[in-house]
Formats: sequence, structure tokens, C-alpha cells
Amino acid sequence: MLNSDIPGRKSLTDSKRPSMRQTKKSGDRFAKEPKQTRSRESLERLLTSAAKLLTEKKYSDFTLQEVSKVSNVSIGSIYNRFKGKDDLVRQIQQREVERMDIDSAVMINNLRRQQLPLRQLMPAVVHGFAEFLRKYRGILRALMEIAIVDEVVADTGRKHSVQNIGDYEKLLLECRDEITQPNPERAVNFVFRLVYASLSRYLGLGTVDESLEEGDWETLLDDLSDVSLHYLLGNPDQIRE
Amino acid sequence: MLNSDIPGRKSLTDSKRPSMRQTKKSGDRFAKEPKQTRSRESLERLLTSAAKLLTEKKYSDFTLQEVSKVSNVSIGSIYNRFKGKDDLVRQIQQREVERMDIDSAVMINNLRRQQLPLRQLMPAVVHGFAEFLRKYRGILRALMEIAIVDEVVADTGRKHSVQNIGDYEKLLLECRDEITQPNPERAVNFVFRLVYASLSRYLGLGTVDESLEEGDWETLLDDLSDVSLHYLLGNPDQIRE
Amino acid sequence: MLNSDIPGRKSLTDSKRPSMRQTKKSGDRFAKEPKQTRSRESLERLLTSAAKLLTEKKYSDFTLQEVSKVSNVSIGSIYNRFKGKDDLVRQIQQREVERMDIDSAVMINNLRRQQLPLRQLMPAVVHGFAEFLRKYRGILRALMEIAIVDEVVADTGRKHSVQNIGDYEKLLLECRDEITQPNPERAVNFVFRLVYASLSRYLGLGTVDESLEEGDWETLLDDLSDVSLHYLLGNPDQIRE
Amino acid sequence: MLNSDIPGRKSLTDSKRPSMRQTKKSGDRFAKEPKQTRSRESLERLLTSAAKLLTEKKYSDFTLQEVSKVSNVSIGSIYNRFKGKDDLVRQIQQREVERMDIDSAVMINNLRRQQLPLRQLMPAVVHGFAEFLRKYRGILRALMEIAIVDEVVADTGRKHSVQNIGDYEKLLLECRDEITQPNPERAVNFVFRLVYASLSRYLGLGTVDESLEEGDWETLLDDLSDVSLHYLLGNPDQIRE
DNA sequence: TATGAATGAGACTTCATTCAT
DNA sequence: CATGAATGAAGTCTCATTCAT
Repeated sequence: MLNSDIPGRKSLTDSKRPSMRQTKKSGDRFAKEPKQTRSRESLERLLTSAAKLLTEKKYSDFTLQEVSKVSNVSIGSIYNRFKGKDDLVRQIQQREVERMDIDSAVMINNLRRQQLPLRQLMPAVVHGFAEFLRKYRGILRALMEIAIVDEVVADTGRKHSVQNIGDYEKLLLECRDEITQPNPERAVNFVFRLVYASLSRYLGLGTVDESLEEGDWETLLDDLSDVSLHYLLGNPDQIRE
Repeated sequence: MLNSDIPGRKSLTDSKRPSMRQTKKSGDRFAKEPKQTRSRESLERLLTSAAKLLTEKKYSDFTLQEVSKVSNVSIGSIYNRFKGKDDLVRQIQQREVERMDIDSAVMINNLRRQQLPLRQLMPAVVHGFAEFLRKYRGILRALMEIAIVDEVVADTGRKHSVQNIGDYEKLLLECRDEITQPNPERAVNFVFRLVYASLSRYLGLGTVDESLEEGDWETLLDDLSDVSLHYLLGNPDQIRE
Repeated sequence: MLNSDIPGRKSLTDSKRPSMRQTKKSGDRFAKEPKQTRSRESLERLLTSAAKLLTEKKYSDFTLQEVSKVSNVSIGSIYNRFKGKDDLVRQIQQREVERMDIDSAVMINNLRRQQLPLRQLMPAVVHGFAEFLRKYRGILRALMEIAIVDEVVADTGRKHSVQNIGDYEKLLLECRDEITQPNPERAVNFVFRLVYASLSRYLGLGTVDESLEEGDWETLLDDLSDVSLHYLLGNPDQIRE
Repeated sequence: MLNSDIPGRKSLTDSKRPSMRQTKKSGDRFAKEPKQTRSRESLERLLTSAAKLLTEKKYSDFTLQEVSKVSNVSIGSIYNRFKGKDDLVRQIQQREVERMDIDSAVMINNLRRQQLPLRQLMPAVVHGFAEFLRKYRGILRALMEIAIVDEVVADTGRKHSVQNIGDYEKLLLECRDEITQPNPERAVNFVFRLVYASLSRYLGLGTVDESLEEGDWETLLDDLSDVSLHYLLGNPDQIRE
């Protein structure tokens, strides 16, 4: 299914940017059709429409024919800009991941600035991260599905995810002194994975919920903060006999 | 998209019902065993191969053509036994779910018999449930993917899941007295969902792991037990200011 | 689903009457299961069910699989008795055509006995023939459809039809003296074909009505009698200038 | 059975609609003719071959595979232009019906212009209508067969037929004064249906001829004129006792 | 470059017919 | 003879990709 030629996700579009194009129909009045602009516009339309379709459909229902129709960009043009379906999807992922990284960075920075103690930071992180996931729920779900069959998408997703989680963990570790667990790094990492897993499951990222949705979002967030604090601040003796 | 047709395992039983009447006990001990045997064998081959392919591939790459080739059962035969692709998948789900239910029941019963205190029960439950998920990892992943597009599969999976989780929760609630949380039912339910979500994510159920696999399985299980006990046995005051 | 056993008022079942049947569960002492009888019964069931299905469906939806299911006769048995689908259909045609011939003969004989003048005979013939067609409408429609692709069925149908029509014409020609047309044979033949064509069209024999059904059956019959009499009894001069 | 989808000739017009905006009158006289030409040619080939196959075969033997082969247009292209088999057939019907309507209108107009008395008009109408049916015999037979299973085709055919017949009746009713029947409208309507039924039957429209073909076409036409005139101009007393 | 018609492999499904039991 | 599981050719339809204009 995959063309398996893992292009190297970058240069393709970059190389197009500086090139100077000429209007095709230079015979009509206004010779200087700003081709580059039109081109950019249609590329933008293409990526936006494609991303939208991706979030709305199962991947197996995501067809270039529909992308072409919805974005008003011809099939031929799509193939001029991308090597094929896989390539298009990878470029979309790039774009979305970059967007998410900025979003995430801004949010983490805001939290850091507040210098909160762990008891307040943890709920803030949980809520912030939850909102983040919720905001990108659609595209994340789609990308995770694609990652099943496209190793490049899987890799990119993995890297982005690791980095993103790492940022949150660093933030939490700024309260290292409050943590009672013997190995704060490990504890924070574990706790954050717990949060990530629960939220993902609740949001149906990476497929359907098999049993959830019955709960309440806000309650879940509070519970997650709670359980995290219990773990990070708890007395280890409690669970010993 | 779906053929919308509750399975009902028609073909399966049809082959057993003699279409012409015939004295029920017509003297000969062995009814027409040979035919049924051959038939049964190929049905077995079919279901086994199909289940195997299902766990190995994306659902959109799961084709009857390949099932036919691998199982050495002709396309026509598949359609003699099942109403179509959807029906085949649903029958496979039935078979697997029944198998899991038995497995699960046995395990829970063994745990219950030991009458453990929560401090020991929790790790036992986590390990037991984790082994369970790990054992059925392949088919669960496949079924979850299918559930996205097949409401019948989704329903069946949901019901099975809810019931399964409920059994574990009931077991944990037999230690209700040890739990310090004000609402033990809620607490146990939350904790179990936490465990479920984490394990699912680690095992890549419901899609790929985007960030995991780096951890260690046993460590994860211990951590999950730990965090659960911290929450269930912890002092609520710890997390207040 | 359909037990459909409509004995079939004919020799087939008659032959059963004198035969001595055995209680099915007679301890199977008596080896002599009247095989012929069982065989005949299932053949009867087969033909009846098949004829019924034929009248209810488009020919392309008429499958041996369904015939087998509905008649409770195995596919294998069907192939033991008939060379294939075509042969089955031809045998059904034979059976139905014979039935129709008898029906038709009886009716014509009744009409002949009454020795009516043309003015009364014509309406009687029209009504009689119309009822006849209406009675066999279903099977006739099916057979006409099949005749498109099966020359044997077409031939048989043609022969039967010609003979049937011929009988009616002979009946009408017994009033030859009243007919004012120069060539009574031709006139009667033409008139009868007119009637046949109109009735067939109304009944949707040989496909759909494209425009009819708006009229009223009884009115049509009266009109047909009328027009026929006008033609047969009319003054040829009327239509000359 | 049917795809249930009103045609709407989507694909046909789609190809004409430029997907990218472009000044409507961009200066160049000839829009992109060459492409459209090639496209048009293959569409023409497609429709012509398909219509031909339709008239030559039973509908159940009319396969897109063969259409593709005969017209030298790939299966995919057929699906680019039509929604499916049903849609293709409906488009063919549209095309043919429009052609017939024009043909019919011209002929009726010519007849009307001559201002003939009924004695001459009737034969002219019969001959004209007969020629019309004969000319479109093939496609009409095919469409009638399809109408059995495709309600859209049935509707379209019905509407066209009703309108066509109505035009002939209006023409005949311009000689209303000559008709001796008490209700000229009814009489003309009946007579025309008689003619239609007889001709259809003779031509094997709506299935095979079961008994005909033996007659002579010209004789049939004369007879139909005759019988019609006898009815329309006859003395009602003749058929009373 | 842009366009979109054309292509064809391949998926699902049906059903007449064969054949081992 | 009866049985019905098994077969596979053939049909409809989809969609990534190519290519002439």
C-alpha cells in the first residue's frame, strides 16, 4: 500500500518556494498574474481541505479524488506537488505537528511563569494538556490511524510526542523538592504517561473507546490530578504492609 | 458501509439441520460424520486463518481474497458460511470474545479464592489483567480498529469490555473496608480505568503506541499497582494544602 | 418458508392414492420404503415451488439456490432430476402449458355447446379468453421473459399459443355466415390477435405496461367485443370514401 | 436492486465546469477544445456502443465489462462519467427519448398540416406510428425490459409514452365531427391503444412475440386502419341484436 | 505547470454446476 | 439416489496513479 520511499519530508516544498513562476495566460491584459501567490493559495487550500477530510473520515475513505474535489485543486496538481498519497499525508502531519509544537510551547511557558507549587501545578498541567489534546483530537486520531501503516508517520508522531511529553515533565520536575518518591524523574514520567493514556483513551485517540464516555470530562481531570498528587506526594509507607 | 445484518450464525447451524426429514434415530449410531468433519475442518481452517490475518494486518488490507488463499478455502465457500466480510468478522469476534470470557472468569475466580488484602490483591489484579490483555493483544487491536466502522462489532466489544471490567471491580470492592477514599466504588472504577488505559496504550491496543515501548513491562505493572494503592489507601489530606 | 404443497389436482398425486403408505416411524422393519412416492413428492414440491418463484421474481433473480431452499429439495437432487437450470425451467413450462391447454379446452367446449350467435359469442369469447390470460398471468409473464433467452421455451410457447388461438378462431368461425368481411378466416384471425395483443398489454404480459393500467378491465373487455363486432359485422362501404 | 439515484447527468456536465476559476471570457475564442473533443469522442463511442449492446442483448447479459471492451473505453472511464450501470442506462434512455420526441413531433406536424379527413388520416397515422415504433424497436424493447427493474426508467418511459400517444390522439380528434361514437375522446383513446398494443406485440416490444411474425407487416397496418375506421365511423346499431 | 480523463488492478459478491460422501 | 459443501468465473464498483493536452 505504501510506496515506501520515505522521501525526507522537507525539501520537496521548500524547493518550490523561491522559484519564480510566470503566468500561463500572459496574453490577457494583466500579464503579471502573481502566480506564486495563486500557487500558494491553492497549496494552502489543498492542505487545509485534506487535513479537514482526514479528521472527518476513516483513512480508508480518504481519497485523493475527494481531496481534489473539495479543495478545488486538480488531481494533476496534487501529483505535481506531492509524490503521492503517502507524501501528502506526511506533509500534512508536518504542518500540524509544527502548529501543535508552537501551541504547546506557549502553554508550557505560561505555566512555568506562574511558579506554582506542585499541588497547584499538577491540576494546571493536567487541564492544560487535556485541552491541548482535545483541541487536536481530530487530527491526532487520524494520524494515529495512519501511523499503523505508515512508518514515517509513526516515527514523526513518536518523536513529537516524546518531545512534547518531555517538556511537561521538565516543568513538573521544577517542583522536584516537593516529590516524596525516591526517584522523582521516574515518578513524574510515569505519572505523565498515566495522564496521557487516560486522556487519550477518553478522547478516543487511537481508535474507539470500548467502554468509556460514560464519565465526565471535568471529573476525569480532577481525578487524574488527584491520583497524580497522591502518588507524587504520598507516603511510601502507606502501601507497605 | 456495513451490510447491516445481525450475524446470527445462520450458516453455521444450517449445515447441521437436515433438510429432509429422516427418522431421528434411524438406527445408525454415527450420523453423517465424515461430511461434517470435512466441513468442520475447513471452517476451522477458515476461522483460524482469518483471525490470524486480522491480527496481522490493517483492516483495510484484510481481504477475503487473501483469507481464501491462506486458508485454502474458496471464496465461494466463505460465502456459503458467512453472509459476507462483515459477518465473517463478527463471527470471529464472537468466537474470540467467548474464549476471553472464559479465560477471564477463571482468572478472577482464582484471585477471589485467595482472599488477599488489597495491598496484595491490587498487584495481583494488575498482573492478571495485564497478562490477559497481552495474551489477546493482537485480536483486541484488530477488533478495536474494526469497531470504528462496524457498529455491531463495536457494541459487542463494548458489552464484553464493560462486563469484564465490572468483574474486576467487584473483586477489588471486596476489600472495600481498606479503602480510604470516601466513595470506594468511584475510586475503584477510576483506578481500574487508569490501569486499563495505561495497559492498552502500552500494548498498542486501539492503535499504535506513539510514545511508549521504551518502558519496561514489569516496571509498568509495579508502578500501576503502586499508584493505585497510593490512591485507594492514601490520606486525602496529603494533597490538600 | 413456503411449504407450498398445492397438491396439483392431477395424475401426479392420483397415482399416490392407491399406494399404501407406511407410518414413517414403523420401526423400519419393512425395508420397502415407497421410494417412488417420496421421490414424486419431492419432485412435486420442487416444480411447484420453482413455478411459484418464477412468477414472483425477475428471471435473473430466480436461482437454483433459492429453489432448493424453498422447496426443501437439495441442489444435488435438482441436478439428479434435471440437466440444469434451463431444463428445469423447460419442464416447468411443459407442466404449466399442459394445465393451460386443459383449462382452455374445457372453456372452449362450454362456449361451443351454447351455440351462441356472434353478437353474443364474441363478448363471451373475449371474457373467457381474458379470464384465462388473467389466471395464468404470472407464469405467462415469466415464461415470456425466459423465451427471450431460451429458444426452446420460445418455441414451446409459440406453438402452444398458436394452437390455443387457433381453437378460439375455429369457434368464432362457426358463425362464419354472420361475418360480413370478405375473408372471414382472415378477419377472425386478425380480430383475435387484436384482442390478444390488447389483453396482453393490459396484463403486462411480456413486460411492463408503459402507459396502461389507467383503464378499467371490464370496460376494456366490452370495448374489445365492440370493436371486434364492428369489424366483423360492419359494412365495408362505411370506410370507403 | 437499483442504486436509487436520480441520474442528473452529473458527470456529463462536470467535465464542462472548470474547477478553477478563470475569467469566463478570457479572450481566447476556443476554450480547451482539444481535450473536450477527445473526451466527447469517447463518450460518444461509449453511449453508442452501450445503446447498441443494449438492443442486442438481454439486460442481464448487458455488462459493463462488455461495454468497456466494445467501446474501447476502460471500466474506470465509464465510472468517471456515470454513477454506475443504472445511471448509464438512464442516460441512454434520456438520449434516445429525446431523439424520439423530436422524430415524433416532426411526423405529427407533417400529418396535421395535410388536413386529411379521418378516412385518410387514420391510415396515415397508423403507418406513421408504425414506422416510428419500428425505427426505435430495438431500444424500446430494451428499455421496456429494464423498466421492469428500474423504476426511474419505467417512469421516464411511461411519461414519454403517455405524451407521445396523447399527441396522436389530439391529431385524430381534429376529425371529431366525423366520428359516430358517442364519446369521441374515449373512442379515439381506445382505438389508439389497440393500435399500439398490436404493433408492440408484432414488433416484439416488451418481450418476444409468442405467436406472431407470421403475418405481413403491411397487411397488419391496413387491417388496423380498417378496424379503427369501422369502429370510429361504424353504425352502433350494427352490433345490437 | 495545471488539468482531469483514462487506466486497470483488485475488492466484494453471486450463482450455476460439480463431486465426495 | 440424495446431499450440500466446494468451486471459480464473472460482474459491479473504487481509487491511486499516469499522461496527453
